[in-house]
Amino acid sequence: MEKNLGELEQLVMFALLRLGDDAYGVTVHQEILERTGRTMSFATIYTTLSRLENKGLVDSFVGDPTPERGGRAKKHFALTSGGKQALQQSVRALRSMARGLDAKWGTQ
Amino acid sequence: MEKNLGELEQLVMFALLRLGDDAYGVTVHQEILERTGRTMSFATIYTTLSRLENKGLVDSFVGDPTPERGGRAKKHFALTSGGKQALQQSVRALRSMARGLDAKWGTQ
DNA sequence: TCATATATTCTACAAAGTCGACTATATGAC
DNA sequence: GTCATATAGTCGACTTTGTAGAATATATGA
Repeated sequence: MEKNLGELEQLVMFALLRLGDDAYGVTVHQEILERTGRTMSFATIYTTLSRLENKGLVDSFVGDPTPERGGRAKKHFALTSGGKQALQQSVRALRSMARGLDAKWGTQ
Repeated sequence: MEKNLGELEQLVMFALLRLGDDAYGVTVHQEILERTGRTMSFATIYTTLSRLENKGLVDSFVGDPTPERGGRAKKHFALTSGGKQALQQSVRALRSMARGLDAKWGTQ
């Protein structure tokens, strides 16, 4: 137990939580861009998602092909319970390191 | 500009802020252990500190040898202004991804 | 001058981050 | 049917970060 999540892994996992049933490569990429301004290729997202799945932190399933104007079927992703735990732990670690520092640099 | 900090880099940088004038390898290692429960070798800390310095995110200076019972002089570290900015940005990204999710998994 | 305590560096490898190029698969037009 | 085109995902490869075992450096007091 006790895996340490990478920094991008955390962002991707948060995106999965936010997106719920609509979480797949393209939307995850978009969500991170919109919320953080961070740009990256789609391949980066897919690689991360795939590695998280291998570690058992996320599940995936291929949806029915129901697109509006063609295109491959989506592969949906969601956190597993182990994934949620891992994310919570990472967040806790960061928070305990950040706690009380506000005065020293004005984060908020 | 716009460097993306690794996950451990963030923890180490927070430790520097917390420790202020008393920030050096050993205390950084200890601070992270105490606050997060995370174990790692000293070498891990030093490597990270060194890389952060190469990137201009932290400064260092070797202190006077004023130990109580022998031992090498300490190498002190502190964030540069660029380092603070980088850390703030990373924190902002994480926060904006986490914002509003509380209901979905009870972090707090 | 040496046993010992404190602190940092070296060498190496594993894991995470990143992307260019390519593949897969639906749809509508012809 | 079959092709141009749009959407979604995979491969191969390289760079950065994370990680530690072993070695080195340097004070002190006996």
